Amino acid sequence: MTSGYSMPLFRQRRKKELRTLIAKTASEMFVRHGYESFSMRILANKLGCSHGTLYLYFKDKQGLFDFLVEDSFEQLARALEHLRQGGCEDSVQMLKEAGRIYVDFGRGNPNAYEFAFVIRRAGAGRPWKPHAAFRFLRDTIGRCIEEKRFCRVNVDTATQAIWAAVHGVTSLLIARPNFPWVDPEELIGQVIDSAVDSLLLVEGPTLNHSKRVKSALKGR
Amino acid sequence: MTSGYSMPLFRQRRKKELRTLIAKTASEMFVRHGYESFSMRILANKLGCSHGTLYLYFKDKQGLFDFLVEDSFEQLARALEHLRQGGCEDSVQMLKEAGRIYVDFGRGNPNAYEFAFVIRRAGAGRPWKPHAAFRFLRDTIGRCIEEKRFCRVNVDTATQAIWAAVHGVTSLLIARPNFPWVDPEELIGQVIDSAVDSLLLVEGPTLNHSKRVKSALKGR
Amino acid sequence: MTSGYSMPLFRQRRKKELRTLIAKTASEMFVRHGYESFSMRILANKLGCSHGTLYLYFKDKQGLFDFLVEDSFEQLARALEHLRQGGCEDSVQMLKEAGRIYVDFGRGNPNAYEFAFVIRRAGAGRPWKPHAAFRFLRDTIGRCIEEKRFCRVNVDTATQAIWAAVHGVTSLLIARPNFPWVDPEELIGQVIDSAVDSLLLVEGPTLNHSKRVKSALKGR
Amino acid sequence: MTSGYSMPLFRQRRKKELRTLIAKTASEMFVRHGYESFSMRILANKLGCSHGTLYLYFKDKQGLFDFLVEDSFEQLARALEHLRQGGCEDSVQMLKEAGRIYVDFGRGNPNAYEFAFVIRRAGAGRPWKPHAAFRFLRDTIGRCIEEKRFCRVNVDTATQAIWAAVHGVTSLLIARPNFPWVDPEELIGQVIDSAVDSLLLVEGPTLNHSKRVKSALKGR
DNA sequence: AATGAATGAGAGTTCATTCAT
DNA sequence: GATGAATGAACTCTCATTCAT
Repeated sequence: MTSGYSMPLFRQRRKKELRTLIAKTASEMFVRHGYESFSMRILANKLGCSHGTLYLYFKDKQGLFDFLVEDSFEQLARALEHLRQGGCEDSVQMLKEAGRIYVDFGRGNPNAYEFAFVIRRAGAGRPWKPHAAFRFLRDTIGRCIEEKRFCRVNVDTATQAIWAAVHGVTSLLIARPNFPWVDPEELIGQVIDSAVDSLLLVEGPTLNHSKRVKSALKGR
Repeated sequence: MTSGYSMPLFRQRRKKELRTLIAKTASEMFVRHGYESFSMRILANKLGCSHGTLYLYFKDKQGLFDFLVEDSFEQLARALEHLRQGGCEDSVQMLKEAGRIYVDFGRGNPNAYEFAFVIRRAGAGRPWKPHAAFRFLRDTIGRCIEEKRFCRVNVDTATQAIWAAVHGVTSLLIARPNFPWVDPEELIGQVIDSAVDSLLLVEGPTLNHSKRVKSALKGR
Repeated sequence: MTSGYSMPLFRQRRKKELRTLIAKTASEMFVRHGYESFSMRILANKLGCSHGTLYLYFKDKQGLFDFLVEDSFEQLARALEHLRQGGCEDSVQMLKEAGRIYVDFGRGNPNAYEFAFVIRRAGAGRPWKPHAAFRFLRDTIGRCIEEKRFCRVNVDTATQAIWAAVHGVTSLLIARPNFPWVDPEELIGQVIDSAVDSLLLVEGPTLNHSKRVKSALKGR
Repeated sequence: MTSGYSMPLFRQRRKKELRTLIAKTASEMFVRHGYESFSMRILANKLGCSHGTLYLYFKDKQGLFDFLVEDSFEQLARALEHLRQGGCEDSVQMLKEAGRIYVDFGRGNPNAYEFAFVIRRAGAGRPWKPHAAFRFLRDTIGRCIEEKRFCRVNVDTATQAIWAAVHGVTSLLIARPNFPWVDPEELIGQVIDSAVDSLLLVEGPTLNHSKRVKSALKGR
């Protein structure tokens, strides 16, 4: 081995790196096989370390899983934070772009996405903790209502409905890449426009489909 | 059997009944715990019979599961067929009701639903099953377009967009049952209405949310 | 079914036939899979009857097996009885011909042969009951000794040694038909001649190899 | 392992010892009960460890068995090699001793022996393993012929005939341990002597039965 | 920090056998 | 005579986790 002696600092870095490596590998396996079929032994095997070692980095299987879910949400939140700071002034347009970012995030990080929204845990699961990404969406919709852009609709209903629609197209594109989809961009635009425009007050649909934006996430 | 005799009728009924009972109980457990965590032994325990007995009725765990999936899809197909023959004259309304039935199906058969639409499988997986449901959806949308109820939109784009939205609410309700959802019925209505109404020609949204219908599935 | 009603007598015949059918099929399966891997269920399945039915014809698995062993010995004994009544006068020659018949029996009835001499039962097995075939061999060798054709050798040692050699060629030809054997007839002749001739008194080998006889068994 | 470290030496020894202990105990059980009736649980019980533990040392039951077979054949090869290098100058005597070693091997490793020579396998089975032993036999017989010790006989016929005889006594002793055998050593001597001596040129049988040799296999 | 031996629970499955019908 | 439903023991194997080293 090239490492030789290691100073405490270096060790810490190694530790963090190893933790990250474990998480990344575990993530792929969880997504591929589901929670139950995921095996600590096999993970350790794939990593080339003892399965005992994993317990130095994560409390147990459940703890590892929980971390991954949490981490996924944070990734998404960071992506949306970019948007918020991008200073888009039209709140409806911002909402649509948030939808785009959401979909892009999912397609670009299918594992994280599935962790956050798709994978079902056997037990009842832990109670829902509203996450940054979700709060962002809700806030934006709230603004649309306040600004009288949307018809009077319950903000939670609207939020969840838009989320559901956007989630639908995201997850299907991830899960069934071989389906004979129409052009995905067009499809995504259609789903977002439908979900958002149907809430608009009076003036009817904003005819222009939401423009494609070069998402900041892509580089991930 | 070489005898040519068939089992006494009452025997057949007994056997069928037991099979049904097993299937029903198993279905609940599959839904609650997921495929992997489902246990033949526990099922037998719950049924009050030996676990060996289960293998008299179903080849194995996978066979039991397969039967349930098969059965579920038949129910979905039947429910949609029922709708088609129900003589609902308004094709838009029919579309919305089909969406309802679809969501109900997914929520009532989450495992089957996940198998069909959610799970990313490593291998090729079994062939794309729910042709019937999907074709029904496309046909109905086609009618809406023909009847000039919908704006001129590509039928495939519309189909996939509506499917995506409906799938989104279905899968989220399944995967995140602990999320603090607003009233699911209202949410479902909102999603369907948004997806469908946004395609309507001229007159704007049909303001009345799609009414809850006593779905044929419910009686299951 | 063509059978319609059946008179008692016919029934009895049916019973015997069925018993024979079961035995024959079981024989093949025992030989192919070994005692432990043989399954009453699978046998019943192959026969197209219930596994419960088998217990009407044989006490249990062990009983079925025992019957087959017994039956195999009887078949062999019957074949040798032919020889004894054939009235061959030279006892050494008779011994060699008995060897031939033995090998022919094994090759012509590999299942019965394996039952009798090859298949190992898990437990200690039942104590050996000297069978007709074996007694015949011993008697013939005894005659050879009495007639001073053989050197003074323990009759049991001689019997078992000859038996072992003849069994060796028989079982190998059965078990490894694809081995690049020299001409089997020649090989068999060599083995028998070696085993027998080496016991001969003084005059050296009887140079003529034992002639091939068209065994009565072949037609079985 | 990525560490590049190897287990402490004493660890390796412990592990190897335990593996050996498991193998030895398993071997006895395989011999006594046969492959099918052998039980991992019972083995663990007998060893005083959890049955899960066994899987740390051997992949599974089949793997454990395979190891034993492999190991057995290596022993046979080693024993024959030992004989070859032992500088036994009389090739006929060497042939007889090889026969002894072969029989001892079979009796000491009945499962391996049966797998190699007895079991009729449905599928192709594993490739013909004991080349070494068979080649040794053929070579030695070849030498006997070259040295004019044997009468002019086809080397393959002689090889196969001797092999058949030796196999016969081996397999019978294995398969029918409860038969009222004469002293097995005497029997084995008789079979080998008959098979070999009958090929000798001119001078007649080498009257002395092949002496028992303390076989290298015995120490196992 | 890292190992890997050990555990023991628990899974799915097959089996021979019994027995009411 | 025949069935086939039911049992319960036994099997192999995998798993998450602990802990001495």
